[in-house]
Amino acid sequence: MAATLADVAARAGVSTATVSRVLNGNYPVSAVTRERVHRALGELEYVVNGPARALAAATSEVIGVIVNDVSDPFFSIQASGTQWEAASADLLAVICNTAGSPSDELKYISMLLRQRVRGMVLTGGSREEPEHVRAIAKLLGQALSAGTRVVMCGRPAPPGVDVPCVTFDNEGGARTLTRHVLSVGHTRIGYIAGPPGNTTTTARLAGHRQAVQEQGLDDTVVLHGDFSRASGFDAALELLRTSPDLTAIVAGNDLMALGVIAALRQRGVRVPEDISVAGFDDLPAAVDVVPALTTVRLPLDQGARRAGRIASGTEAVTSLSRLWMPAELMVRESVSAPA
Amino acid sequence: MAATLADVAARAGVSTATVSRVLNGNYPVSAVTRERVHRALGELEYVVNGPARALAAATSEVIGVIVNDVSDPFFSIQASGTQWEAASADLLAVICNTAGSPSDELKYISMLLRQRVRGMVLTGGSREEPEHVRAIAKLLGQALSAGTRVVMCGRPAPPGVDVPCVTFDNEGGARTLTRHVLSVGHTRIGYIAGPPGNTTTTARLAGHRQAVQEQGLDDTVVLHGDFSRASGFDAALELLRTSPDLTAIVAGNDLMALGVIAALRQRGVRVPEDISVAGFDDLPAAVDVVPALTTVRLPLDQGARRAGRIASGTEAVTSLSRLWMPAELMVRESVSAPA
DNA sequence: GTGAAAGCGCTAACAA
DNA sequence: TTGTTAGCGCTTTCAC
Repeated sequence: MAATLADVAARAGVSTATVSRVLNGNYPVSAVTRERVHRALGELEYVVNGPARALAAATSEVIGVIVNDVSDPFFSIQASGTQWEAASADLLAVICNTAGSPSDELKYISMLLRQRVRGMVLTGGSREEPEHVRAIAKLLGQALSAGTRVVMCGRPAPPGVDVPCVTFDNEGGARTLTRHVLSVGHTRIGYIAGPPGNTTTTARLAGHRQAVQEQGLDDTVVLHGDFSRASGFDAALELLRTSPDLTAIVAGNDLMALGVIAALRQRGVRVPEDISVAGFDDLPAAVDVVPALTTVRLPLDQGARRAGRIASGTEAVTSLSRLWMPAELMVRESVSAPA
Repeated sequence: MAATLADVAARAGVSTATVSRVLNGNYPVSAVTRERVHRALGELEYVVNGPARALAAATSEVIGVIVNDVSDPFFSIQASGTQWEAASADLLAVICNTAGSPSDELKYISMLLRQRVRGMVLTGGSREEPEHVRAIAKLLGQALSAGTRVVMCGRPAPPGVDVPCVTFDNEGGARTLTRHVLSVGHTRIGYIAGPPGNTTTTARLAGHRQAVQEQGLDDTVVLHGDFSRASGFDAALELLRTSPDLTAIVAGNDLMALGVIAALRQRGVRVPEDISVAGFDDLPAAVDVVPALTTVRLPLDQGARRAGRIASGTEAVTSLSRLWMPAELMVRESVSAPA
């Protein structure tokens, strides 16, 4: 069995209270006593019992991070940023993959709740179904009243839940991107959106439509994917079949754009000569595709770090501050003037 | 304050033991009592206190996963696989980024230890420095004697530490890959290895050298990167400068290979016409580069899931079983016969 | 500056 | 089938 505080106390000839004090350094302890305790600690190879401490202190040294899937770079970049910030606050980060399933999301929030995590950050777009939003709101309310710091990163807070939100400018970024596509001369554009009923999908699609309407164009052809490369591939083939006159395809994220490029290549359609392609997120892969992807950069790492710091309690939030993360257009080679 | 077991018991008019029993379903409880308890549970919105349970039961519902950096796809794929398996055992997974720092690695193992995690999986190559290996061995020994399930995924167990190891065939894969490069006619090959003193680097480099020596060739030019895209980029420029007669560059992983391709493109060197390039891992991005990357596929997800199951206690290991994960050569377009 | 002792909320004997 | 009752290992008043 591992040594306990009592063992250490006995060995050092002091009380457990004293050992606890030197461990936490939150009360004065004489130098000699401290020294003796330290020696005992070392000799016994003492390791704090986290659960016991958490029980007594009513809070653990863990924060939770909810993502769709850490194997998706969009999320892994965020998870990584948050984890780093947690680490520098000496906190552990548990990562939860929901695969976009509302029930998994609820399940994970409950699990984090029961672990009495110090904080939690919910990343990525959320489902818009009212019942789900209500369920989330309720759980987050419980978390909040238990003193858990809740932070949203890339998604809105449910109505009535007052928590800090790191907000990426999805709408503005999409608007800017589509304006760019329009500005080089495209008029027949296909848009591959993310899954319906997702806040990120909605925001990006809205931005895209605003830009289209500004030009007085008819609405674009819109198809829905699920933000995966494969769904972008399929949607591109579909667009090719149903709307052969398109000169540009804008995807709701980079992964789908990669799928689009692959599909076009397979069909012998040249990018950008025959069809221009644009993405969103500016994932690392965007510069390795050929042609390099014109896309919108989101400061994912920076935003996630910010969220991580807030959840860890390292950074304070003035309740009103909206943590706004601007989007930046990245013009590369995949979009050019139509032939 | 959140409701406790005692609150629920009082409301249901039973003892805390009974409530605990219906919660854990490990002892018979009459249907009516159970029903009453469930109602109380619901009315009070009871949430188990994880730390308290962990303290009493002497084990938590968490496993730990140690990686270099979850934002690196090599690790995020593994972290994701492990997390999924943990989830299906109703366990939470904490992910720790060490950035390859030995001291961080030790720090995280201690933190996991103190959380009394159910299991932990250490992924990726490990540092070979004897002191570090010894330090790890000691910590893992403590973990083991505390009943924590330890699993290695893609790295060897320290000597004297008897734990299951999911082993990827780095050496064999590298040998096969280089044989392929040689077989199409290359004789002047540059190799960009991973960071020195890393088990993965060593295994892959060894495989590469074996293939080269089989052919009775002089040793290849070897440079070290750090497995990042940027280091591959730099190393490629260096090779171009110092060994302008190379006809092929083999990188220790795909990320560096992407960097190599980018560097060559920037220098106007055609791939594979002027120089062939090969990678290792078969990350998703390998098929989106142009030319598509010839590389070696490692069943990362599968291996990580296996490790996750073992760490979660879902899968038993016959102590002798070596969990061997074969490597598969993926021939694509980035390697062709030299001009 | 240090100790005694009362919990924190749960599990698991042991009884009944 | 259910209740009683010790702890699990730590933090934290409250005394001294």
